[in-house]
Amino acid sequence: MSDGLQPQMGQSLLFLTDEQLRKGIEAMFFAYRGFTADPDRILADKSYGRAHHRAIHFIHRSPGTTVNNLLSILGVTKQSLNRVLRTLIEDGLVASTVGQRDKRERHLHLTPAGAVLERELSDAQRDRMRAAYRAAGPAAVAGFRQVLEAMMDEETRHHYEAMKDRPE
Amino acid sequence: MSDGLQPQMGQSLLFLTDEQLRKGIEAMFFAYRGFTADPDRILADKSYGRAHHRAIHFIHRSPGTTVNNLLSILGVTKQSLNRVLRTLIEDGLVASTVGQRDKRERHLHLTPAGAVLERELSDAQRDRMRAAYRAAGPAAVAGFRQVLEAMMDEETRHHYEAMKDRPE
DNA sequence: CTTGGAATGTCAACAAAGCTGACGTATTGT
DNA sequence: ACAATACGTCAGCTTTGTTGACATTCCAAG
Repeated sequence: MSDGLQPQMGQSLLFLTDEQLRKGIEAMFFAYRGFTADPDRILADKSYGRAHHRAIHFIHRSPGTTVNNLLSILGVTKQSLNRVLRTLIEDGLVASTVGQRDKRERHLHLTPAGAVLERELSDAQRDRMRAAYRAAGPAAVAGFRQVLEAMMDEETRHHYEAMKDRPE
Repeated sequence: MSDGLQPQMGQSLLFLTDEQLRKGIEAMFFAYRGFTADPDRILADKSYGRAHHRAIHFIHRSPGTTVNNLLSILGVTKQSLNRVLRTLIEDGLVASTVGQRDKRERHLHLTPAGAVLERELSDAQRDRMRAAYRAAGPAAVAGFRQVLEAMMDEETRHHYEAMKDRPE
C-alpha cells in the first residue's frame, strides 16, 4: 500500500511518494491557518466572520454580481449566504439593487464603507502573501499556483479562471 | 496604494503586484475547497466532520501523543477537541491510555478500526494531491511547498517542522 | 391572455464546531 | 502542605453550514 522508497524508482518520481504527499497535505493545512489569521483578527473586533470576508471579497471582485452567481462561486447554500448578506446590507457595507432586466435578481455592490473594510482586510491578507512570495521567489510562486490550480475541482477551476484576468 | 504596473519596475518583481497577490489568494481559497472535498464526502456518511478528520490524522501521525500536544497542533480549545475526541473514543476509533510516567496524561492511539478510517480518508486526500503533483511536476511541487511554509505563523511552522521528517 | 412551472431570493429551525468561563479530580513537583 | 499541571465536563454563546417552506417574478405553452 505504502510506496516507501523503491530503489528502482526513477529519481523523477520521488516527489510522488506517500511521505511527500503527506507533507504537502500538512503544509496545506497549516498554511491555510496563516492565510486566514490576519483577516480573522480584524473581523473578530467587528462581530463579522470569515463568511463575511468572502462575500465582501467577491462582491468587490465582481461588482453588480447577483446573489445566485455569488452562491455558485462561494459554494454554499443561498440561505447561508443570505444571512451574511443581510447583516452586511443592514450595516451599510453592501448595496442590493433590484435588477433592471430581471426584477427577481439583486445586484450587489460595495458601499464606500464596504470598500474601506475590503481594503483593510485585503491589505492584511496581501501583506502576508507578499512576504511569503518574496521569501520564496518567482519560480516558487509559479509552482505554487500550478499545484493549487491542479488541486481544484473542475467546476471551481472555471470560476477561478473566469475571474482570472479581469482588470482591477 | 495599488501597485499597478510600474514601467520602471524590474521584471524580477512583477510577481509581487497586487494583481498577482490577489490571484494567489483566490487560488488558495478555491484549492482548499478541493483539498477537503473528498474526505468531507466520506465523513458526511458517518456523522463525522472535518474536526474528526484532523484529530485522526494527527493521532495517526504521532501515535501516543497527549491531549495537550494535540491541542497545540490543532490550535483549538480543549473543550472543542474534547467533544470530537469523546465521540471517537466512544465509537472505538481512538484509544486513550493513562500515561506511565505521568499519570495525568492520556496517550492517544488509533484502534484498528480507527486506522481503517484513517486509511480511507488519507487515501482519498492523497489521490487528489498526487494527481495535482503529477500534473504540475517536481519543480512546481518544490515551489508549492516553499510558499506554503513561508505563509505559516512562526509557532505553526515549528509544529510543521517538528513532524516533518518522522518516518511513516 | 392566462396560467403553471421555473428561477430568484427570504424566513424559520436545526446541526456542527468553534469559543469563554467555571469547576472537579488526579497527579506532580516544590 | 500546597501550588501548578493535565485532563474532563457542564453551561451557554457565536458563526456558519444545512433543509424545508414560502413569496415574488419571469416566461412559455396552451
